[in-house]
Amino acid sequence: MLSYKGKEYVCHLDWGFELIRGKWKAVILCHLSEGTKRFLELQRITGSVSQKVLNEQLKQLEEDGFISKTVYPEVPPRVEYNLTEKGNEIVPALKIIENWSLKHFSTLKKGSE
Amino acid sequence: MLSYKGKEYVCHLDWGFELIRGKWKAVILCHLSEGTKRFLELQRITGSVSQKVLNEQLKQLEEDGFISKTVYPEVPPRVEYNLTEKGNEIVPALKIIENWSLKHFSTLKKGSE
DNA sequence: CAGCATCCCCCGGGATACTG
DNA sequence: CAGTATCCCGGGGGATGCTG
Repeated sequence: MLSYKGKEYVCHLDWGFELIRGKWKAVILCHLSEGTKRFLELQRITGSVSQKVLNEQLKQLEEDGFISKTVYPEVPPRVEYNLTEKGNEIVPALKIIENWSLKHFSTLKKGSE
Repeated sequence: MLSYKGKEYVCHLDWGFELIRGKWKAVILCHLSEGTKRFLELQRITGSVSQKVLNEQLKQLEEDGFISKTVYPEVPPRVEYNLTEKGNEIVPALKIIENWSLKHFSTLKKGSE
């Protein structure tokens, strides 16, 4: 049994998975693995999620050490997001899921109609 | 843009990740990768989740082709769950996350206190 | 032992509007 | 352009009790 930020987890997988379970986190991480992205770019990628939601997801990813944030003191403001080393280490898992999806989407889609 | 079961997804990863985003799905899949498990065993593993919740997760995993269910017409009843081939293909991703967690838990835990 | 049926609560996620 | 502050809703997730 593990505890983290006041919550309990039955095993390490339970805990680690929780960190990236947010609706947009996997997608964000995956796209950041291709390089730096600005806030607005991420918003486009996620299909126009509201700023509030996107910021929540980004803040949590930052807190949990997956990404880093750079603020440039310019006008208009510019903010860039990058994967950290820790964040980068989890990308392979997402790539596997992505490939799995590419492979099985059409089959599952048909079966569900 | 993909659609599945009446919902929209921005990319394949978004869709595939959604299938395993349930609170207990990753843990279930991971443990099934070690072999057949009965309902009660899974319940123990997940730290006594209610039957309702566990059943929901299992039913969804079954619908989405990750696991198969075998009911033995005995008394008392016996039900066994197994990974399917599709399910097995996604396990490596979970193992990566698990290893990531093992590696980084203590560090992150400290940073959060 | 497995799995329904109920009832319920919380909060993740979303929509909108306002600032620097 | 990025990031607050509100308000709000749905449903995922949980607790409990009854059956074959």
